[in-house]
Amino acid sequence: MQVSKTLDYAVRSLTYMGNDPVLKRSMKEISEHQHIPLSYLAKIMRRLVKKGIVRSMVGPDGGYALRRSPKEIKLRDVYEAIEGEIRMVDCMDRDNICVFYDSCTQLPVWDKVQMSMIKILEDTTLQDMLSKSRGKSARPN
Amino acid sequence: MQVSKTLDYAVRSLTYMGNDPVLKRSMKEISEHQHIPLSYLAKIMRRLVKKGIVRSMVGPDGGYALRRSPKEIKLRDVYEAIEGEIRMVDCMDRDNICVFYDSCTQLPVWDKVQMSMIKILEDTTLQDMLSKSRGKSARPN
DNA sequence: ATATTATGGATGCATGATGTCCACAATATT
DNA sequence: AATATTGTGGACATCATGCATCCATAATAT
Ligand code: SF4
Ligand code: SF4
Repeated sequence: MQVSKTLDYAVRSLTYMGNDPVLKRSMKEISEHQHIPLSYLAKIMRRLVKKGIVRSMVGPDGGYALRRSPKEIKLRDVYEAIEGEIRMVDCMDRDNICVFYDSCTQLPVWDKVQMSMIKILEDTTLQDMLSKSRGKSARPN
Repeated sequence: MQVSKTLDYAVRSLTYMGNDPVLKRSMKEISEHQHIPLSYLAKIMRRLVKKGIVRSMVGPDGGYALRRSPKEIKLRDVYEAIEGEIRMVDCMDRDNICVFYDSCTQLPVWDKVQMSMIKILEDTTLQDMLSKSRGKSARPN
């Protein structure tokens, strides 16, 4: 129940790019500025490209750029590009069919948590995470 | 970002016990009825005992029983007994101090998610997860 | 032609979740 | 007192996966 390092990397990279959406940034640049292992960043960028969140140019002076404006990039998109579909429990897919599924009493609760999380990620855009607009909520209990 | 199998086991065990709070149930019983590996269940029960959620009696006809009424057992308690403190990202504890912490723009979002999750787990009691009262929410998108 | 940059795939590594074993302590029953 | 039952504590085994590295190749600007 934690944000993976990989997702953290992805968001970091995107906010970095989002701060100057017009610029093109190379992996090397992103890697250095955001302290992300270069060769691992490559993997991450690949997923963002595949999901149409960024576009890539290969060759000298190549690099990455946002494909849409920060305002149109939902955090949910990023999450799903990295982690796949948001799913709090995996009792429904593939061969993971639990015997208790039909009468399960905790599933509704996790669904509730999941929906609440989806709503937040759906309502949060990259724009909301750029350097300018900061600090709405404080650390909770 | 998923509910661990261990937590699932814990909740299952507790709801099983909660359905007849007056009864005492042995590990063997719980293990068989809830399809949980016996020796692993032992580990799980230990954490629940330590956190004062259940009490244990050793010896013949021994077993476990809820220490409080189902209505007084919050899902949050269970979660924390198993997983430790709820923490969406671990950039603040120990040596995990991220260089970007002070100017981090995504932290507020995860905080928001975390608070929302805490609220739900705090408001949900074991009582809410017993066989009788079921099915409030359906599977989301 | 050359240098640069991204791509794709294979592979390695470390950590943590999950699961097992066993010797021992507690206690109810006889 | 002897015995059977049940939980306890610790060590250990196994497995999956997140994280990371390497390298050969393709694309392309100069
Ligand atoms: S018990 Fe409920 S939540 Fe857990 S795996 Fe089975 S169906 Fe899913
Ligand atoms: S970037 Fe922000 S969220 Fe990610 S580790 Fe650093 S402080 Fe935490």
